[in-house]
Amino acid sequence: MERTYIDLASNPIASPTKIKILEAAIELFSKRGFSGASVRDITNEVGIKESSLYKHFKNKDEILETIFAFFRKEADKILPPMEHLDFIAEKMNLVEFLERGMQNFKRHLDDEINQKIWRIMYIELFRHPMAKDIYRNGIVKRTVDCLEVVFAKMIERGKMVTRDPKRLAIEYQYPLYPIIVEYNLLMSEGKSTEEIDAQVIEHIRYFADQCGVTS
Amino acid sequence: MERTYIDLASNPIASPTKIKILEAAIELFSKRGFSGASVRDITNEVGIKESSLYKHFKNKDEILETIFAFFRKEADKILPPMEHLDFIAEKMNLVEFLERGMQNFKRHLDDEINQKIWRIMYIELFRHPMAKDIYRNGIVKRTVDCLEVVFAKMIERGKMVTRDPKRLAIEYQYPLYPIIVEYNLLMSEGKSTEEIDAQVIEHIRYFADQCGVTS
DNA sequence: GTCTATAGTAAGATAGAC
DNA sequence: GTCTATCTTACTATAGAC
Repeated sequence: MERTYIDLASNPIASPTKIKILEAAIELFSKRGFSGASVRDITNEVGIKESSLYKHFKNKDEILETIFAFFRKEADKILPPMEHLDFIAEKMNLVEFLERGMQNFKRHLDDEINQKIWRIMYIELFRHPMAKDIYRNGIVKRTVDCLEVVFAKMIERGKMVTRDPKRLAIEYQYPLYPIIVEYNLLMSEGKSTEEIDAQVIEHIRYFADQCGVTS
Repeated sequence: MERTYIDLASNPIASPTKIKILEAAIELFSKRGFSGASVRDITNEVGIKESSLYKHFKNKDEILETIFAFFRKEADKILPPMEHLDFIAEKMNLVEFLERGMQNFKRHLDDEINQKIWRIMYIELFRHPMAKDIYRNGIVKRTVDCLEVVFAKMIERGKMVTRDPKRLAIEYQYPLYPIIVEYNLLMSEGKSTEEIDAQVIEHIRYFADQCGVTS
């Protein structure tokens, strides 16, 4: 998996050591939280001395911020660009659209690094402004907005029931959040997530049915 | 607000100092997480020396465990006892039942201490076995089970649409979780939560409507 | 059950040689 | 950009007097 981390000025990170530090930090923060994992733990994992870390990051906080900056970019990739929504509403039916969206999201969440950062997000949600902002605006709000636009266009085209598209967007999307939490919990325990896939399929079917679409 | 904390052997805690320690810990853990708040921070808040704390708790971990033990008991109070469900399904209609349930839950969540412990729960969810267990079994599973039973009985009585009651229970309950997260976020920021109440009302109305009940 | 005192470890971070 | 060495502070926890 080739990945492009970025620094706080949005420039790609080339240094292999800096990347190793980031990935060790992601691993440790996701298991013990930011304050539960020390700079010493991180550098031990990487195989450098503590003092060397400070050539790459000005302090411990900057590591976390860099992780969140990367994750914001990753979260952006989950949804299709706004310019495509017209095309999507034109060419796809409701169930195709929802299933495609889930596939996209699963691809995002099957990445081990993203998964770990999700866990860091939960841990830091109430404390760190970037975690809060990414969750609220980068994920929840953006997704609702995207769904709302597509649903509105589909309603126009008679592809689904006539109802407030924003309400539909919320009712479709919100149930997925506790499912994602459970998915992350199962993954962190190394357990099977088959049950989750079934849940998602049932939810899509239920929703489509409510919308006058028989899949 | 009179509250009964319990120790790890389930005995009520009488010592005022021990209670002060718990409440200071709840405050600090909810803001900084378990590993982000030190024993020193807690005792400073209480007004005792660090060494005195160890007369009340054998170590720092035991404080967190005691908090979770209390919360498990609090979570039990959110739902009506299983023996009442027959009566409920008999006497109430769907919307009454859901609204009553939300009032109950709001009463739980309007308690400042419970709110803070919810935040601790999120922070420790991936790390602490008790947090995991309370979330999964004490909250999510228990609520789904309760809803499923009541929905099944209401379907029997023709009070709502004939559908898999478990699916209905999930579709009703799951959307509430991200709403609870947002409620907790807003409260922790000292912001207004009116928007949340409106969300919940709209969700209940939407759900009832899907179930062939016009409220 | 509180205190003072202290042990022993671990934390984040810097100086300066190479 | 890595190292050794070090600083300073903070951490959990215990011993023992009152």
